[in-house]
Amino acid sequence: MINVLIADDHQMFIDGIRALLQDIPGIKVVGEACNGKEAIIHCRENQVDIVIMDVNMPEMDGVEATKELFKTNKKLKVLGLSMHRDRHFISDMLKSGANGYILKNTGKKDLLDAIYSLYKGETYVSEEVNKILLASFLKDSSKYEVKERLSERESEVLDCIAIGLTTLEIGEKLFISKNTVETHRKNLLYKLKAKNTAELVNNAYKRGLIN
Amino acid sequence: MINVLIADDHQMFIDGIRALLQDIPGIKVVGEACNGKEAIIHCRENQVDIVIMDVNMPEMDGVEATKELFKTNKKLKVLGLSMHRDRHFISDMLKSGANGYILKNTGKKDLLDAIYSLYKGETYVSEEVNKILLASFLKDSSKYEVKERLSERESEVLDCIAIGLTTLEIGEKLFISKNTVETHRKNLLYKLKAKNTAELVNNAYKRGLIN
DNA sequence: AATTCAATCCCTGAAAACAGGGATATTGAT
DNA sequence: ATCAATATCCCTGTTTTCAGGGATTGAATT
Repeated sequence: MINVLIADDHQMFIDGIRALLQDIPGIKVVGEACNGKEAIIHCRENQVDIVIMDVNMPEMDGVEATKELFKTNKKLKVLGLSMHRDRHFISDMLKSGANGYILKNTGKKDLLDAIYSLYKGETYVSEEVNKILLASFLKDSSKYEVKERLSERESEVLDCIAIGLTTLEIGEKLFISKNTVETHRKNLLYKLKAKNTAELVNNAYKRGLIN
Repeated sequence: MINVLIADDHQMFIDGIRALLQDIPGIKVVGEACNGKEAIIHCRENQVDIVIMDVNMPEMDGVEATKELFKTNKKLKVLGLSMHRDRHFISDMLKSGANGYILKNTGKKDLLDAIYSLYKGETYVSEEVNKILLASFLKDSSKYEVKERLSERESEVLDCIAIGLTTLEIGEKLFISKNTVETHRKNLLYKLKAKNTAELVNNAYKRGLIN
């Protein structure tokens, strides 16, 4: 019996996957979580083999939760899951130790294939995910793939930029000089490879850095 | 027997809802669609009572599809559905004729309640949706709720802004003067109530105007 | 002990965006 | 026929962003 935990912030999605797996012999949904923290607590207290982990969640996202989970439980398998086909989700998740990755726009079959593969100890990524990863390799290799994660402060500044505050206003709000905000803005543009604030917000959304 | 069509661009979500409704006596999932156009075609060719319609879809979104559906079939019921709790999705959808609305982060129970209510000819919005609508009423009433839909050209300009193009670059790309682009940008800022491009992109995302 | 990272602060000049006017042509609806 | 909406174009002056340097501090890691 494969014990599965579903971690996603959309209850209806959880209910759906639950119903879908319900009829599959050999698989049992032993719990659910609506954010990363809940998932970790659940995995500590119960016997879980595979976590189906959404990347974008409030409180603690899938990437952080996965890192945390592997610190204590090496045998656990994590299947990454996201809506958007952005390569950063995928690579972040796999780098954090996830054993597989599928997109929400793939169907039931891929999900089951992934679960069985992971349980056997294999790595599984769906065909589409494979294409995305391959394309990303061919394009710019790994030399630019380091500066990605934002610091606490940078995230705050990013949020302020997104709601339309100017550099000066952000400084006032966060009690720092506008020059400091400028520096953070500069680093954000660099890290998210954006030419200006508009693209910055756009890229932030695509990578799930906002909401 | 209630004949249900599911329209969502995420196959896994469709599969999940399908599995969830499968066990419910009196409800039958008679088809699925991954965008608005497919949904319309399906409703023409088959007997459908209720369409579970995601708001954000490629090709043709839920709002347009709903309008189109009611032109030919008055008896049809449409249940709007979205991830984000933005009031614009909800009001746009209900104005287009949708008979109900629920969020994806509500569970199985709300979905079933909604389906049964709609089938009886009632309108259904989940408790959370109700709160959002109420709060929106209390805040600014309907006086600002007119200038919302973007023109074809404005959408094009918006997309260009989001990918980081400057006014001049957009003008060159669309073969129009930079002054014209300025005007469109101005109108976009007004329509989306944004103070600058960063907030513009942010609001556009929240209202599903991008992707 | 040395190093890296995050956070803070500072400056200048060029480029872009924003606010605010104003104007014309076309189309589709009333 | 008139009106509203859309798309097009133009100008000026101010504000903000962006690119490009620079620097210091403290905390955590090696």
